[in-house]
Amino acid sequence: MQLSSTSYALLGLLSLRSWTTYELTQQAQRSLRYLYPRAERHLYTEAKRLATEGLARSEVTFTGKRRSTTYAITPAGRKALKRWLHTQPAPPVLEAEVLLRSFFAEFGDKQDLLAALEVARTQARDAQQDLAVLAQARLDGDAPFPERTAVIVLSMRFVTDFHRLLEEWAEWATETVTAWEGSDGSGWEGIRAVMADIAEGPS
Amino acid sequence: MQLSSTSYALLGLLSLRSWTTYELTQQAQRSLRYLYPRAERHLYTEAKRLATEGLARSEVTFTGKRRSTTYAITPAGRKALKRWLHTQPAPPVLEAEVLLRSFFAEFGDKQDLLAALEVARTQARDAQQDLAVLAQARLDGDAPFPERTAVIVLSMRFVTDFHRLLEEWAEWATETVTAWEGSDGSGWEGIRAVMADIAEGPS
DNA sequence: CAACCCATACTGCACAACGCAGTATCGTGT
DNA sequence: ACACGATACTGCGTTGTGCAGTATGGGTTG
Repeated sequence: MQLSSTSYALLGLLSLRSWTTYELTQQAQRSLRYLYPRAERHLYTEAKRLATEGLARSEVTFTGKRRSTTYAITPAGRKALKRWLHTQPAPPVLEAEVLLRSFFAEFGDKQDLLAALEVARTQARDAQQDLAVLAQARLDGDAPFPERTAVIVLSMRFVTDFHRLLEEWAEWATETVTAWEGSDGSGWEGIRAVMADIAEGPS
Repeated sequence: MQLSSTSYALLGLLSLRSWTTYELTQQAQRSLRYLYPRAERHLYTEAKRLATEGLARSEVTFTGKRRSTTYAITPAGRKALKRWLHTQPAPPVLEAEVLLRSFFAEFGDKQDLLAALEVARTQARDAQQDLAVLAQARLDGDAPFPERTAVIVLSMRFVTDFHRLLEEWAEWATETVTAWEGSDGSGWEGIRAVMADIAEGPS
């Protein structure tokens, strides 16, 4: 049976330590949200599968009457993760409603587009704020797995820059759209210049 | 019945002109791939739904014995799109296997990570190349809907910068990881500096 | 000390979306 | 005459989401 990348994300977390499914979902939310988001619901299902595949052992415990399942990785699980890390990554997927709305902006009002850009800017700032809190905790030594800092900094760098880019883009787009006033053909030079820059391709 | 953002993406394309489902999938592939990717299969299903909801009219034609369905937007469809453009955009979704692999790099070999980064860099360059071709066609006046250039440049700017960022990040990460040689604590200053930068948050 | 609320710990269900394989026809070039 | 790529889909199994529902545990507050 074929595993998905989500399975390997869970195996990665289980490589760090054992977790209850609930903890696993919290942790995925905290640390993987910005680079590989998955719904809580799905992780419950996926964790079960790791167990049936023998890549994790599950153990049911009780707090009074309340059941909870703890998962621990098996040697087979570690091997599977290692094999996966040896394969090639799928291309990144970006899905941005704000870009879709920009793309079809002409079919709505200018105000709608400006409002959407403002929301996107706020979303980008909020994300940066979240990431800043995580980074600060790590600097303060308050984060779990402090020895992982050198590894974690790689993905943190990218996702932070991604949200900075979004914010800057939203600001630029807002200015550009605001300047659209009047269809007098002014601003055409600016548009051509941007297109020309894109048309240059990778250096 | 509730429509998804995918429905509105199709309504957007149908606002431009009528298309057969096949053309619709080609066009989505060409122009929406980098900002709102959807599988061909799904678009066939989704287009049918627009018709049953009265947002598009479908017309079956024949080329000899081969059937094909052409969709045209209805006034109700235009209204629905406009209403959607008036609502707030969902936050962007980023899903990057290469970041997941970076995040769990310690459980594989350093070589695996460097190989993944190299793949990511190539993917990013290929995307830039694709986008450059599209932009050049527009500059040359070879692109359909030349009047849409001012709108299209908004999303093109972002996706291009996104892939440039990915490429630059992959290069930076490669250097960083290469310098990991020996766990002598050197390079710690660099890591702290990056974390401190992230911890500053939005300006 | 009861009432309340939030955290913990899940499950069921409907639906969205993907990926792959399969089917068939049309048009063009060799 | 045949091959091959473009056109034009459909079926099916699986992945993944979102929301609602169902409990219990533990801590705070009136």
